[in-house]
Amino acid sequence: MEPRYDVNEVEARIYKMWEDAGWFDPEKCIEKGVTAPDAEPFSIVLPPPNVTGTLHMGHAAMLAVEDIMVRFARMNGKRTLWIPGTDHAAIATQSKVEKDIVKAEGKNRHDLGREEFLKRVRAFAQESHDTIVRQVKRMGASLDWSREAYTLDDKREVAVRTAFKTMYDLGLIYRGHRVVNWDVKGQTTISDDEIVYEERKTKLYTFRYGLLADGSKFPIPIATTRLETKFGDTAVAVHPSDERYKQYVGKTFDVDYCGTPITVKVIADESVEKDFGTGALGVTPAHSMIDWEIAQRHELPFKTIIDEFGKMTVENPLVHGKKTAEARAIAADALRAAGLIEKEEEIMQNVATAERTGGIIEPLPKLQWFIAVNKPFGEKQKTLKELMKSGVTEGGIKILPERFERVYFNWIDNLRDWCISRQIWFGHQVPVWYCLHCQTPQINASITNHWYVMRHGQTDWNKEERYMGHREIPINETGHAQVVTAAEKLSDKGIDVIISSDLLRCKETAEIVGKKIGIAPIFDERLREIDEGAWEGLLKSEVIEKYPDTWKTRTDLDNERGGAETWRDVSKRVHEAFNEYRQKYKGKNVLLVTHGGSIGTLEAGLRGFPEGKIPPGKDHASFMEIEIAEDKCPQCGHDLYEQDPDTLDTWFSSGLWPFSTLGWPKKTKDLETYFPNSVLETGYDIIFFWVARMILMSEVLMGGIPFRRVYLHGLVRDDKGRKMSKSLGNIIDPLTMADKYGADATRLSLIIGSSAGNDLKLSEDRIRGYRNFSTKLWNIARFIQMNKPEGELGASTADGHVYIKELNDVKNAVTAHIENFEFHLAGEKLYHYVWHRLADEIIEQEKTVLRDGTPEEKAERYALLTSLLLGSLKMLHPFMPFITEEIWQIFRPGTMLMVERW
RNA sequence: GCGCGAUUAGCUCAGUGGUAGAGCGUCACAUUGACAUUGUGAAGGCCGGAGGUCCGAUCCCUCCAUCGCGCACCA
Repeated sequence: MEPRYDVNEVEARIYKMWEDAGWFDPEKCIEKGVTAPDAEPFSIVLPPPNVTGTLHMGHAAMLAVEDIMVRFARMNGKRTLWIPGTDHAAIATQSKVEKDIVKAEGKNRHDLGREEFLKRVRAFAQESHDTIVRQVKRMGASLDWSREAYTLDDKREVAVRTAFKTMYDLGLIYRGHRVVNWDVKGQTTISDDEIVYEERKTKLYTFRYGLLADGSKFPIPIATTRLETKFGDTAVAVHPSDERYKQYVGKTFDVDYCGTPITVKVIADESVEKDFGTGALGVTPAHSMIDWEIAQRHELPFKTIIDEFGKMTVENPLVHGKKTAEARAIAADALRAAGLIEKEEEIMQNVATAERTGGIIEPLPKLQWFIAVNKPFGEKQKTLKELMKSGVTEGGIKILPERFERVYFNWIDNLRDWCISRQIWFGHQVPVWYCLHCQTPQINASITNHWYVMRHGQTDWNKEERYMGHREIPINETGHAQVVTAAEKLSDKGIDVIISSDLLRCKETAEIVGKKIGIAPIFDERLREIDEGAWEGLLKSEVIEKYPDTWKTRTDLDNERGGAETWRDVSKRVHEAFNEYRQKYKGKNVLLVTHGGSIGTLEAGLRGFPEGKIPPGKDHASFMEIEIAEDKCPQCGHDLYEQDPDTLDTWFSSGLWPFSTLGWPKKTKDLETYFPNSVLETGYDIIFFWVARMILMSEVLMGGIPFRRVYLHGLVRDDKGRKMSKSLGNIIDPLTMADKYGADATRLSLIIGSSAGNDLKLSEDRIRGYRNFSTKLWNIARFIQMNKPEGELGASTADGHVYIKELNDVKNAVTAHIENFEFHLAGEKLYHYVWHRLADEIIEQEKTVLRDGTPEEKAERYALLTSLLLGSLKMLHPFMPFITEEIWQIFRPGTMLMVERW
């Protein structure tokens, strides 16, 4: 044996050896006779690391714990499956990549466009994935890579769509107009759990509305921190038993708020606290979750006065278009001037901010997709909340440590409907298609082919704002560049046919795209722009001057415009062409290149707009996508659709993980064998995000629990108990540690001294300590090896020896500890036994015999010590897989410790 | 406001109804030994505070303090 244990050489070699042997795959183990075909299954899924970067110590701790369970199960003859995977982590990944791009190129995602931006995100995710996989292997995790999954791969896409459809059909997923958490900075909705509250100082104002009738004051003073939202008040709520205000309950008042007339009804609601503020609450249903709920109970109207950008939309000259903070100050001044403010006090307030972007959360009413958690469904007529609870109370899920069951129940009690749609680009697109004509949603529409309707590139006349009908104007340099960019985007759409207007600007556009994708365009004069007649070539200003009357009504269908053609004429020929080609190229992907006006009339018709209404104009070289479905819309009989542009909350797909990784919705052998999972091991910080959602999804889609046991580990902190973070500079990188001290030592440092649900303080010193243990173990083996007698060995007489009995006691204790999820105790016990008993005492004591004994005595002691060593290696293997396997290879070549029986 | 966790040696943490243990650190001695370091030994703790239950409490109960965390509220 080498005098020195070379960590890096050994660990790389050994992992490859395991992988090549195929024993990470339980089916191969059965094939090779290592596992009995009817053995009890043990299954666990890896909590998929986000593809946002690299592995950290938390991951390493998770891998260590899970690998112990998995290796222990495997060595105990169980049919053991541990599935690896990664998580696309929608918002997290998207914002990480966008931040990087902004920093490097000064562009945001809108500058790049959806397609190009997604391409970048995917490239980043791929790179990140590769790194993570390498790192996971470096830690020695015995995962079955043949079953690797990704929350955004094709198989999981099928799972997501099936889940969505099933839940929609059950009435659990609905589209609703409700107040959501709107992240102004990130421009998306987020769920309640993605909010972090920041404590800030703010002013609590007590004010009164002015009565509209006589300018006197509203009888009830109201306290608020958000004066700017009071434009949206539709009620004042007081506690039902509040004597002060009882006389007003049920009455409606027309009042003035900073110059805006509003109507408020005084209502009584239990949720109002008599002792807070004035005991009266101005109800702003559109901009507060709580107020929205009150409004629902009392059937109050709501008035939206803030938009997606956090700006005021209320028609009040003082604040219109202003940001909320500004509007608040303005309202305060106005009220003060009117003598309507009664009190101003400084208070501490929790401000809702978005976890990922740090932006302020503005509650806004929006049309979004939700999962109903309080709606009874299915045969049992139970709600999701009830099922999530019963999974733990009766369903057999045990959470360790137990105290987290309480935390879990508490969370369920406070759970609101889960908003699952996000306005970001990276993720599973909502599998809903809206009928272009009547907007009726269809889930998982079977789309057969696509049409892309594209506008030509810019011409000089466009630039000069000159009316351009049938005149042959070429596209200019800008237009050319626009078309080239568009052609790039269109090149991977599988376009079969290109049809274009025969006017030069479209012709050129179609030819550039056609060249890029290798298709010769077809030209059709019916797709031309409107014939502008007398308007042709005139500047917009000239038309306004010369034809003021027709210009005013220029979008009317029957407006004569330049005297040549009306929009009704255009609409007729464009639709005629469209319908004809639809028949002719059934099932083909078609690109239609045409003009702004033609697109407008076509789109207005397809969308079933009322006469005169026109869709917003399209940019040069931009294209709209129309999807054609196999089934006609049940509502209106049309078959043109467009998909919901939103994506799903990343936790929707991770919620399916325990069964989507096993092949669901297909009825696979894996699903049958390995579901429900034996254990779910993860950090306690994602019990709500993930654990709860997996239980939810499984209860609905699998009709039962997703796993039997939940083991929650703590957070890894630095030696002072702080979170590890880049800004603190206290990150201990698991890979650096593995290279320096070995993955084995790193693993052990994460196991010993940490128990379920408790945070672990880690320092490099600790890891070094366990490296010393590795060295010790190596030298124990080396010493025994050095004392190997010459020639044939006699039969071992070790059995029954007091040392062996002692080893068995250790084994029993260690086994019990592992079975009870007390990995730290097992590890400590082994550490102590190997170093302080085996090395310090037993070996020391036998040294004299090994030096001075008869050959028989020497052989006997050698056999005894070898038994002790190999027994220790087995027990240590789940904790320190590399070094134990390496030593085993020296003593028992041709066999593999990884699949030895425990 | 509700709830949870922690408080044990200088540091990091185990632990048990019968008046305490590990690792690291410190000190002394030994050792070129199988040991890129190891061995032997030592010092060091009224087990956060106050009550209670018990023959006996670090452990069980109650209250308090400090630190940390979660949830809710936040007009």
